Amino acid sequence: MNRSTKPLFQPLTRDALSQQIARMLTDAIVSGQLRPGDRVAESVIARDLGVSRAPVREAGRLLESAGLLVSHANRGFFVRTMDSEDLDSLYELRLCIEREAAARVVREARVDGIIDKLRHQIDDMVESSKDEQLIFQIGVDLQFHRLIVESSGNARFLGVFDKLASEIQVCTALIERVFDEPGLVARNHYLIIDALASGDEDEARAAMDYHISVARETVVSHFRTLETA
Amino acid sequence: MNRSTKPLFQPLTRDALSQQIARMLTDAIVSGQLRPGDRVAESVIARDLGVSRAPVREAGRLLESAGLLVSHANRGFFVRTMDSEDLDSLYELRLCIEREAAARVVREARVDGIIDKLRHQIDDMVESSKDEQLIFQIGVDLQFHRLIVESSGNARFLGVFDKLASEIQVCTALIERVFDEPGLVARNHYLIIDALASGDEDEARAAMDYHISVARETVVSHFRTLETA
DNA sequence: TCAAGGTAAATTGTCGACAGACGACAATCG
DNA sequence: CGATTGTCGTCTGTCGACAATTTACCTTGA
Repeated sequence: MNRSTKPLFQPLTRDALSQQIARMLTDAIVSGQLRPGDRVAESVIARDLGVSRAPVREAGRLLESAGLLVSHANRGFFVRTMDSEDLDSLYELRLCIEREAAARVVREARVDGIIDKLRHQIDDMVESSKDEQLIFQIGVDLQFHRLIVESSGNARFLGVFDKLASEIQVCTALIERVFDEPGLVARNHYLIIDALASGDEDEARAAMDYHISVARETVVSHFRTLETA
Repeated sequence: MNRSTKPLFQPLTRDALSQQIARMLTDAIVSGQLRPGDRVAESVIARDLGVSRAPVREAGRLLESAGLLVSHANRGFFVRTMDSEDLDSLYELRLCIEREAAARVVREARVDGIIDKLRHQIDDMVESSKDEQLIFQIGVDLQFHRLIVESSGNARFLGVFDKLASEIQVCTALIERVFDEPGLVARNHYLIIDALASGDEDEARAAMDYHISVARETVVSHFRTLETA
């Protein structure tokens, strides 16, 4: 059987339904069709999609644990709202995770395999910076960071990161303009790559720390002005 | 109306069922009645409890996102298994969180309110160290740490901590003996309190770092010997 | 004896239905 | 006119039932 060497077919997973619905809802939230605070009634969704409420309900619980929805007893799901304080604590957590992840990548000598990939990501980033769609830019940016966290080898870091990343994407759905000159953020990422390549654990930590602290400052203060308005 | 000044009744929450079941399952897992790898069939649980499968299913999903159960498509829930590597990554994450939490407690000047509470916790700890039940000792220990994380003021830190704490409790259900001389761990916690009271951010960080690193080393190595056996 | 295949039992995924809870609006009373 | 109470529609929490899938057991054949 050649199947043992390379799987010809993916095992077609027939669980789906609830996961399909979860993906669909996620897209709707991230794309802004569903805005923070909006009600997500399982009966309504079920009617629209032509399925029963059970899988919708499960999808809701899934997105609740992902932090995209919140549920009130006997009142159902609502798209999660965030204020600048939430966002700040989010970035503080992200800081902890990614700082150590970067250090771990260096410490465990996992650098060699990923430097090239990271450079590719930046190319994508520069490319997408010409795009109007902010959501794509954020996506590519998060992809870059995710690769580092994934390469750290700590599965739990990745789990937390993914959860934070989805929440960050939701926030960006609320922001219309790009913060910086196109391509600037992309170029800044080279500093991280250099730090990783240096082989110095502390340097990697410091680079990541700086990078995310700047982002934190930018995003949170921007969000705060949105609130007062 | 006197009601406006002081509420006469607590709002009685009638949500329950699925949450009740979740608590029940959690207890069963933490107490060791359900062991890692065991199957948790929703139909069986539902029959035993005399309820339909729906709330059991939800409880399962709840505990899945809490990290106590895992689910395979069309095969249901199983109590999560952990190897020493999982445990190590868990403690590494815990290290990141609590280190910063301790620093934050100092930085935000939240020390005053909690020092006394922390001392009380230690009294409880010394008390429980006479107890045979390891699970109680771990519980009180986690309570101490939780208080610090909670006082940090970063809600997300607390969220991650609670998730980790429940997983740690599951692991301890597999360990029979106490690591150290009774009361030693309790006394070690005074070092953390002193560091917090010192008002020096870095000192708090270092104390917490040391404390958890020791625990990490102890628990992981102990778990590793269990595996090879 | 053991591997392969087939059938039956058990379990999950999904559905439609019903009772209770909640929110909004109309009705009532001061 | 304002506040409280009653009513109604909608939605959630829960249930029992059915179809699809997995698991366990048993048969069969070499």
